[in-house]
Amino acid sequence: MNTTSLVQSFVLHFGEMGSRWGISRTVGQIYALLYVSPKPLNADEIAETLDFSRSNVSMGLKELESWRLVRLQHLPGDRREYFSAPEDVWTIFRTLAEERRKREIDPTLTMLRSTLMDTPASADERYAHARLREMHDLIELVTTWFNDVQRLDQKTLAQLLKLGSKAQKFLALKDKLTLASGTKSATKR
Amino acid sequence: MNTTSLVQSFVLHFGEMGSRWGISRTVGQIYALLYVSPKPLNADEIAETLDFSRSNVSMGLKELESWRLVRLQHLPGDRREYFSAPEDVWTIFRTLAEERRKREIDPTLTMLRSTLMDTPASADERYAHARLREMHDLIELVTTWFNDVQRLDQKTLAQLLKLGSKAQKFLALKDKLTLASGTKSATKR
DNA sequence: CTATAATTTCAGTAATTCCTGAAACATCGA
DNA sequence: TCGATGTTTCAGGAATTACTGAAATTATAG
Repeated sequence: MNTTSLVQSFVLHFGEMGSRWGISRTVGQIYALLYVSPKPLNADEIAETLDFSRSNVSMGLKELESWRLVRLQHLPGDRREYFSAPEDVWTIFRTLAEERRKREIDPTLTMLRSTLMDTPASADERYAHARLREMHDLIELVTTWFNDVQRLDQKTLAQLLKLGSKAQKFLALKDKLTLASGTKSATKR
Repeated sequence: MNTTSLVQSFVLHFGEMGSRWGISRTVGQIYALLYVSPKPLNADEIAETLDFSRSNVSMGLKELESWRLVRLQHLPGDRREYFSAPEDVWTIFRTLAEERRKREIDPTLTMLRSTLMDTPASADERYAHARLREMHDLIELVTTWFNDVQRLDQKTLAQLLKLGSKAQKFLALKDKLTLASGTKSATKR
C-alpha cells in the first residue's frame, strides 16, 4: 500500500507525538493510518505501509483494542481480520477521555480516598491530610462533571462548548432567581 | 528528613503514576513531596528524603519549573534555593491543563492546519482531508472552550462544574428564547 | 481430520530513557 | 581575590521500553 504525502505527514506526526501521549511510535502511526483510511485495513497492509514487522503491528493493534480505539471486523470471503477507527470523532473523543480517566486519574482517586481514611498524627501530617483532601475534592468535582456532561448527545455537547464562558451569565441569572425565590429553595442542595 | 507513612504512600503513588503522566518517577515523587510539605524545601532535603542523587533532584526540579508547577524562593539568611508547590489547587489544575495543552495538543493543531492547506488529489486523499478537518474542528472547539472557561474565577468555575449536565436545561431555555425573539437575534453568532 | 493461512507469543536485541558521580560553573562573604 | 558553599552539566552505566524474527497457537476451508 502506498500513501500520499498528506497521509504521510499526518501518520509521522502521530508517531512523533506518541511518546507525549503515552503510546509508542508504532501505535501512534497505526492509529493515524486507520483514522484516515477510507476502508478497513488488515494487519499485513498496515505492516507493509508503515514498514513495521508483522508482530509489531499485531501488538500495536492489541493495544489500540485495549483503548477501544479500533474496531475489528471481517470482510466476506476473507479470513483476515480488518481494522478501522470509529467514524464519529465525538465518539473517539469520548472513548479517549474515558480511557485516560480510567488509567491516569481513577487509580489516584482510589489512593487518595484510602489514604484519607488515616487519621493524621503530627502537625505536618495534618497539613498533608488537608492537601490530599483538596486534591481529592477537585479531581472528584472535575471527573464527576465530565462523566455527567459526556452523556449528553453530540449536538447538545457541541452547543455547550460553543457557549463557553458565556454560561457564566446563566449562573448569575440562576443566582438571582434563587435569591428571589427566597427560603423555599435556599436549603436545597 | 523523615516522612510519615501517609506522605510516603502519596509520594510513592505519584512516582508510580509518573510514567502514565509523561514524567519520570523522580519528578513525580519530588512534586508529590513538595505538594504536601507545609514549608518550602531545598534540593538537599529533597534528595535526602527521597534518596535520589543531588543531580537527579536538580534535573527534576528543572523539569517541574518548565511545567511551572513549582515556585523558587529564598529564605532570609540562607543561600540555598527553596522550592514549593503553589497552595491553590485550582491554580495548579489550570497550570497543568495549560502546559499539557501546549505540549500535547498545540503541535497537533498546528500540523493539522498546515496539512489542511494542501489540496487533496485523489479520492483517498479527499477522504483523509475531510477526516483531518473533523479532527481539527473538534480539537479547536474543545481547546477554545477550555481557554475561555479557564479564565473564570475559581468560584464561578466551581459552580459551573457543579452544574454539570443540568446546563442542558439552560440551553433549552436559550433555544426557546432565541426562537421566541425571532429574526432579530437569529443571525447573531 | 488435515493442510494451510492468519495471528499471537516470546526470547533476544536494539533503542531510548533514567539516574549517578565527577567535574565545571556560579554565587557570595570575608 | 579567594575560599567555601551551592547548583548545573554531562559522560557513562543501569534500567526500561520498543521491536524483530522464529516458533507456537488458532482458525478455517476442503
